[in-house]
Amino acid sequence: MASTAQRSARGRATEHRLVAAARAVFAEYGYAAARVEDVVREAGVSHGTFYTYFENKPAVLRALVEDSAERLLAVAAAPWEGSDLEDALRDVLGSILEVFADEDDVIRVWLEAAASEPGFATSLREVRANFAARVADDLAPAVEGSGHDPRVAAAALVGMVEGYATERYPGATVTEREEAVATLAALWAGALQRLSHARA
Amino acid sequence: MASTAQRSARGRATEHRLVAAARAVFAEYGYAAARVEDVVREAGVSHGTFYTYFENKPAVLRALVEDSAERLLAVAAAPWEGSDLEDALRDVLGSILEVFADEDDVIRVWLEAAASEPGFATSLREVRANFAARVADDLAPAVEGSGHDPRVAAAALVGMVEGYATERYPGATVTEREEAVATLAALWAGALQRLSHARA
Amino acid sequence: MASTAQRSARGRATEHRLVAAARAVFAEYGYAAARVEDVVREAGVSHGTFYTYFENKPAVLRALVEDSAERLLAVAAAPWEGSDLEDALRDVLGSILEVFADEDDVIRVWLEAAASEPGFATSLREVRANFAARVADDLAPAVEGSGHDPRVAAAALVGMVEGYATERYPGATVTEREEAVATLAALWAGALQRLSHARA
Amino acid sequence: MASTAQRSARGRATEHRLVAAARAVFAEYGYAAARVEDVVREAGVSHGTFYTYFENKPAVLRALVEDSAERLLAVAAAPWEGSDLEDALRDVLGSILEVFADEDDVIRVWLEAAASEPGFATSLREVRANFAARVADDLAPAVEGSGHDPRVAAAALVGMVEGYATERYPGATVTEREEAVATLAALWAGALQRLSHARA
DNA sequence: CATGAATGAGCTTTCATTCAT
DNA sequence: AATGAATGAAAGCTCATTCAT
Repeated sequence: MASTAQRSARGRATEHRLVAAARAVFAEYGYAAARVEDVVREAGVSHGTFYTYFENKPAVLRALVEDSAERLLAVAAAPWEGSDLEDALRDVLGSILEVFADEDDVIRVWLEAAASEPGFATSLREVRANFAARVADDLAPAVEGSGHDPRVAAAALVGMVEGYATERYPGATVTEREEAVATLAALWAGALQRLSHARA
Repeated sequence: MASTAQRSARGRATEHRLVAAARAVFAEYGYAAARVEDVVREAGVSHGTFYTYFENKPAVLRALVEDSAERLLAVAAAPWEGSDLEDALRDVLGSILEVFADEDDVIRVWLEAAASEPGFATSLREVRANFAARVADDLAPAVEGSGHDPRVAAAALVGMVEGYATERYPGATVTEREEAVATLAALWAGALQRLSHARA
Repeated sequence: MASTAQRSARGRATEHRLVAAARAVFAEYGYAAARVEDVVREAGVSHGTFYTYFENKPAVLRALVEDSAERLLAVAAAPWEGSDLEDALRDVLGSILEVFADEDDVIRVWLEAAASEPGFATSLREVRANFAARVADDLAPAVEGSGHDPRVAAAALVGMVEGYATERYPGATVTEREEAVATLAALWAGALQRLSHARA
Repeated sequence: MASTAQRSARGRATEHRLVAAARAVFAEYGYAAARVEDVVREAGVSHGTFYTYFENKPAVLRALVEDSAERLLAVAAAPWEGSDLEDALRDVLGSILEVFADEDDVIRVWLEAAASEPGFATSLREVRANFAARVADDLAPAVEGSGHDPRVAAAALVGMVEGYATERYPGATVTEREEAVATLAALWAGALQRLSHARA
C-alpha cells in the first residue's frame, strides 16, 4: 500500500500526475480546504486510484514536502564560496531564493499543515534548525566576544531571508528578483559587520 | 445573533471564557484540527451556547485575530524615538517582541487559517503591509540613490524580526529575550548602514 | 462518544430505539450485510445520531450481545432443582429454551460476527465454556470410572440443546415447543444413565 | 467465464491454488473480513486471474461448500451397519467426525456466510435437513407411541454431534478424539433407549 | 441565557470488479 | 493465461450547526 512498491512506467506516470495535481490543488485551496476529490479530478483519475498510490491526504503532502525539504537541505549544506563575504552571500542567497521560488507553493501548505499535524511541524523545525545551525556556526567566530548570541543572530538572518522569500519574492518582477539578491546580501553583510565590531 | 448584541455581565463572562478557550484549543491543536466541541468543553459550556456568541468557528478566530491585529498595528504606528537609530530600534523592537510574545499563539493560527480562508489571508497581508510600508518609508531617505529598493529591504527587515519572534523567541530564556533586543537592533542598524553607504 | 455517558430520558429513549432497530435489521439482513443506514432508517433517526450513541457498527452489536450473554450466563448459573434428575432437567431446559427463543435473533448474528471479529468469538467462547463447565461438573460424579470424559459428554449435551434450540425451536409450533422440553430432558437423562452404567 | 470451462493442466493448477488459498484465508479472517486481495496474494496470482476462474467472491466459497456438502451428504446417506445399535453408531459417528475434522474450516465460514447470503443459508438448511430426516426416519419405529416427536429428537441428536464436532473436536487431542466416538455413541444409544421405553 | 439531542452535508476510505496490455 | 492499474459504487464516520426545551 502506498508509494513504496515497484511500479510500471504507467504507474509511475499516474503517481506523478497525482503529485502534480495535489501540488496545484493545495496551492489553490490550501491544505485544509483541499479535498481528495479535488486532487483526483485535477489529475483526471478516479477516486480509488488515489488510494493505490497514497495512503491518505497527508501522504501526498508528505511526498511533496520531502522533495522540497531535500532541496532546502542541499542549499543549507552547500559551501559558501566567493571572493569576499558579500560575494559569497550573493551566491548562496541566489540559490536559496531560487529554491524558494520553485517550492513556494509547497512551503506554504507545509507551514499550514504544520499547525495541525505534528509530523509536518517536526520536519519544518528540522529544516529551519538546519539552516539556523549552519548560519550560527558560520557566524560564531565573527561574533565571538561581542556579547551577542550567534544563535539569535542566525535565527534573525534566516528569518530575514525566509520573510523576504515567502512574502515579497513570489510576487516580484524579474528585475526586482535580480536586484533583491544584492540587497539581501548587503543587509546581511552590514548586519554581520556591526555585530563583529560590537564590544560587550 | 452573534457577538454584537448587548450583554449582561454574565453574558460577557461567558463570551470571554469562550474566547479564552478557543485561544487555548487553537494553540494546542491548530485551527483546522480544533473542533467546536473542544472549545465548548474547555470553556465548560454547552454546544448551543457557542452559537449564542459566535456565528461560527471562523468568527471566534476573527475575534482573536482582531485583538492581535490591533496591537500589532499600534506598534507599527508608534513613533520611533531614541537618542540615535540603534536606540530607537531597541525601543520599537522591544515593543514588537513583547506583542509577539503575548500574541504568538494567535499569530500561529492566523497564519494557518490564512492558507485556507481568504479573509484571514487578507487581514494578515494588511498587517504585514502596514509594517513593511512603515519601515520602507523610514528607510527611503537613507537608501536613496543606493540602487537598493527600500521595499525589498523593508520586507527583509520585517521578516527578520518576525522570523526571530516566531521561531526562536517563544522558546527562549528570559536572559536571551532581554539580550535579543540589542542583537536585533544591532543587526538592523548595521544592515541599514551598509545600504546607505552603497553606491549604485 | 458512545453509550457510557449520562443521558436524559429522551437520550435513553433514542438509544433504546437504535438498539431495537439494530436487532431487527441484523436479524433481517445479517450482521455483515446490515448497514448503519438501515439501522438509522429503521430507528427513524439521522445518521449522525447513531454515532452519538455508538462508536460504530460493532458497538451496537456488542450492546445486544452483552444483554443476551447476561441472560444466558444467568441460566447457566441457576441451581438445578427437581424431585429427580429428569424433573430438574425439564426445569432448566425450559429456562434455556425460553432464553433462546427470546434471544435467537441476537445469537444468530453473534455467531456470524464471531467468524470475522475476534471480540465476538471470545465472548461466545466464554458463554459456551461456562455452560460446558457447569454441565461437566454436574456430570463428573456420575461418569466417574466409566472411562468417558465428562467434558466430551458435556460439550455434546450442550450442543444437543443449542442445536435443537437454534435450528428447530424458532420455527416450532407452540405444542411442539411445550413437548420438546420433555423430549430433550428424556434424551439427556437417558444419555446420562447409559454413561453412568458404562464400565471402562 | 467462470469455473466451468475446459482448463489446461496449468489452468487447473491455478484454480486449485485459488481454492486452497481461499480456504486458508477464509479460515483465518472469516468470510466477511477476507478480501479477494488476500486470496490472490495467498495464491500468488494477480487480481485479474481470480476472475478468470471465479465469477466473484461468493463463487469461491460456493466451490468449497459444494465439496464439503457432498462429503456430508455421503455420510448422511451411508447405511448404518453394526452388530448392535451402539456399534453401528460408533461406525457412523466416526465417519461424521472425520468429515467434520477435515471440513471444519469450510463449515465455519459456511455458517457465517449463511447469515448474510441466502444461497448459503439454503444449502446449509438442506444438509441439516438431510441429516435430521435420515435420523428421524431411523428413530421413528423406536419412538412410536412414546409421545415424543422423532423430529425433535433427531434435531437434538444431530445438534449433539454437530455441537461436539465443531466446538470441542477441532481442539481435542488424538486420545480424546478416539474416545469421543465411544462417548457420543453411548450418549446417543442411551438417549434413544429412554425414548423408546417412554410411555405417553 | 443555557442546554444538549438531533441533524445531514460532506469527506474519507475500502474493495469487488473490469479491462487494456 | 496472466497481469495489475484503474474504476466507482458504497459505506463509514465526523463535525459544524440548529432548535426544541
